[in-house]
Amino acid sequence: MRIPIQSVTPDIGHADVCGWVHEVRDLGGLAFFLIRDRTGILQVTIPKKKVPEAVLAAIKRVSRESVVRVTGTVKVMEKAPGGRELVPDTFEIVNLAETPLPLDVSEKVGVELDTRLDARFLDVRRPRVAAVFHIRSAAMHVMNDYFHKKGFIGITTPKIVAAATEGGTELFPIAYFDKEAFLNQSPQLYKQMMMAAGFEKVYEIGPIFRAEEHNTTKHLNEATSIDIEVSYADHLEVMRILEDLIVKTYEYVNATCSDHLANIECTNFTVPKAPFARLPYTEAIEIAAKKIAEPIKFGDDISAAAEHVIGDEMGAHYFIVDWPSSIRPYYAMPYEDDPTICKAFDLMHPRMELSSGAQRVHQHNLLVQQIAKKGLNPESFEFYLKPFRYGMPPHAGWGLGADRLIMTMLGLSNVREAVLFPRDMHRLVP
RNA sequence: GCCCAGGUAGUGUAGCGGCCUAUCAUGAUUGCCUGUCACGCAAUCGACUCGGAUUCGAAUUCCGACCUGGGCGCCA
Repeated sequence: MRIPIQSVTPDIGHADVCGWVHEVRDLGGLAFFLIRDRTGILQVTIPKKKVPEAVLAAIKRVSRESVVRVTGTVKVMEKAPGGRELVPDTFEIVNLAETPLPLDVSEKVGVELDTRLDARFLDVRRPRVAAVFHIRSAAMHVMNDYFHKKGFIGITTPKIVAAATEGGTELFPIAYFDKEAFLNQSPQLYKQMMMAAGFEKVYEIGPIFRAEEHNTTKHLNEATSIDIEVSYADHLEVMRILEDLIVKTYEYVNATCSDHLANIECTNFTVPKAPFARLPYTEAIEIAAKKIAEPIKFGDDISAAAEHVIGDEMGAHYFIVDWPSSIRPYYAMPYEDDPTICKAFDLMHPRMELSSGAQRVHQHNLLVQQIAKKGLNPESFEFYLKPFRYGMPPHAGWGLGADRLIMTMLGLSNVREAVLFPRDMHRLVP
């Protein structure tokens, strides 16, 4: 029976392991093979005079990163990693790897991100890279779990949609039989429809697509979005849910992924403290004005430079609240007493935006007005507007970028590091 | 889309008009080596993105293409 390398302890006597040949050190009469699986690395020690002929034949033929199956006696050995080593009875080459390798899995020489992504399957064999995705999996798990515990209903909504009804971002057009269609930029309209459907609390974790020609370390053309929508909630309530979710996710990763965190040498992993600061937009632009040459006027978007100086000043997760209505989407609810600002918010990490959300407009007439005010045509929104005519509860929600959450959590310098097979302007393969 | 920086063995790099028959590391191949842990030692192999121009001479300068990294913009 094959066992994981982690389970090979000095006391088990005999072991049967499968894995990759990580490194070879052949000293002549004695050879050391490091065998790696996803749980760890085991030293296989081969005293050449004492092992079967078949073992010698196999180790002569095997190459690095070949898949092998090794059985033998486990010996206590202080000098070996993990305090134990395996002396083989059998050494089977399950699948020989070609040489040379497209990149060095044992990390003796550096490798550029582009080369890594071209051979991502090999890149992810590196323990420190695999660790990112173990942590991502743990984070996704705890968020799903959180939503279920809080009574959210998980939904999936179409990624193929008919029209660019939301405006704003560019969409990817696709051929859909004899019709024009697009890849969806966000589940926004669909999760709102589920408020009209009476689900009250919904969440979706899924892909979103944006056809923007951006070329940065924090943008992708395909991203994973974590979205919620809650009936009878206002923006303040969904902000509390969001900060609670972030804190609980960090706590879970901290509690369950210490080995993986150590592996990626994540030195500044700290669980954020709730409540996060609520910084009104007008104060945010005042902070920016003190530090950057070109001040932001009310109604301007917050530039990347401003985002950085405000992030430095805040030093931790924070919300920017009370945005000008003019720069938020039509479905953001304006304040009753001052409709120039609205009940919209962004959740910021000091490095970048992670999430944006709002209390939504639930009144049909107001929504039609807001759509028209944005220069859009309400007639093309009929499928979206219809639910608002038959008893739409008030509601609020947000969308959170999963890739950026992992990137900022682990201090990764490029969002592509947090995604197995990133899609950007230049990369469609693998 | 705009701007900047780049493209040299499988990988990561040095060289920036003649010293290049191109550096170093890693790797691959072969040999030696019984406690390595980036094992050591020796030999061998392996590269200037493509096209054009300037020049006696181009990896090096210029032009174009392609590709890459980064910043900005865009990102309801």
